Amino acid sequence: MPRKTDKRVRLIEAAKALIHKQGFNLTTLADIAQEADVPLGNVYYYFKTKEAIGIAVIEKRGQEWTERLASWSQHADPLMRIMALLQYSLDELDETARYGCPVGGLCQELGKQGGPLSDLAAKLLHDMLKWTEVQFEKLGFSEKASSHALDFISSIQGMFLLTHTFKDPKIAEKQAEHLHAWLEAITSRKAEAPVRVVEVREALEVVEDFEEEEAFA
Amino acid sequence: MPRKTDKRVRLIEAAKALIHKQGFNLTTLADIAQEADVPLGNVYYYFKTKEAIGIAVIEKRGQEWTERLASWSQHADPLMRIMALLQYSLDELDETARYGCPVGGLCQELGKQGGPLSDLAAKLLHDMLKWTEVQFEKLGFSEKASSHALDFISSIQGMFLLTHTFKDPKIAEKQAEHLHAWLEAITSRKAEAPVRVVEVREALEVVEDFEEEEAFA
DNA sequence: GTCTATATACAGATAGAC
DNA sequence: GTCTATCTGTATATAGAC
Repeated sequence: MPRKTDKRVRLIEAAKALIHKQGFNLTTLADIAQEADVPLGNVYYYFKTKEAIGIAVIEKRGQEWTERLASWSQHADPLMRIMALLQYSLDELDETARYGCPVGGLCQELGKQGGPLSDLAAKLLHDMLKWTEVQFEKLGFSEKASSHALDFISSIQGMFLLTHTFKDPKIAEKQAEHLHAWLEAITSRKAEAPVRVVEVREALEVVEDFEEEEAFA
Repeated sequence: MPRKTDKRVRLIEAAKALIHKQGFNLTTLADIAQEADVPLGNVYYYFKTKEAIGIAVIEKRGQEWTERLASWSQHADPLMRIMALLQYSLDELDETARYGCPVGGLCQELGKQGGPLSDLAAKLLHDMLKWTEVQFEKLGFSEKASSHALDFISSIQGMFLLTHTFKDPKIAEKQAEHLHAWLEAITSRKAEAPVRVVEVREALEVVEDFEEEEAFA
């Protein structure tokens, strides 16, 4: 049963998909209206400007990522949470090979332009980065947590760029394996390093608080 | 003394800079004409279409990279060659923080659109990747050469994306340090691995042939 | 080879009937 | 709330004088 805001939702979904496929600047309001099966003129009842649609799309992606991250935060082991993010990056590989990372694409295209769209896109990556950093902290890394998070997110983005450029899903699979091995290496190396295994256990317990704070709303 | 092709060169340089700053789709022919100080109508004497300018710009970048790679190939030590590429990625960091990697940006934006522009942009990254692969081979890596090259180029691209997204040159500096350490680690680890140091010497000699083939034209 | 004026197309955005 | 018709600006591209 179509509610009052049904068309608004359809427009956002259509815009989200088209912007991923074509980029923001190349996607026209006519494209979006057609894809959402809404007359062009009616679009302006829901969004004053094209930029307003862009904002809504990025915020929608932000909301989806918040939910995703909260969902993965339910894993007891922070390493499994990070692995879940890595695993997720391999879902729908054919689409990412064709059109690139939806988030990375927005950051790249809109980052040049400045304005609210640029800032909102950056926030998407920022939230991912911070979440990953928290997981590394819970794994017992203190000073190195932010560094590892940067390595991880940066590697995933590089992986997506090459996968997209060469239209080759195998590149992502290969790089994901490397990242997987890297994660295992730095976490098992921990046992031999100054950090105690006991501290890892403590970190895993702290996890409970985190989940209550940030799990599904 | 301005030659016949002077305006053509100016147009390509103007387009190259503007496309880096604004992206291809957002850059208008009027922008390019103004920046090159050429009347708009006159642009079409040198380029039939906007796409033709795009092709010329990407080919120009390709040519510059060919020269750069050939120049670095003059280092006797393949590791130094790769380090030179890494070092280069830190030149003009303020610009890359503002506008991202010129090559990565083209691959991202044009990769979605298909056509000759997409293919030419991909070739830029492809050439870098292959050159890097050759250097790793000369370092004595055989099966792992392509894997290491992928890791390296992918990491640099990820580094650029985050640097650009967060407008923070320090991110590139930090990631470049990691990459530097990684390069040192995998190459010094070689001494203990099955690969012989003798083989490295042999590899270094093969270098001579390579230089003759691919040095400055 | 050069440049002004303009054609053509289509984008974002609005007016106003229903 | 919905939709048709349209305005306005601007981008690519062309015509044709010089």
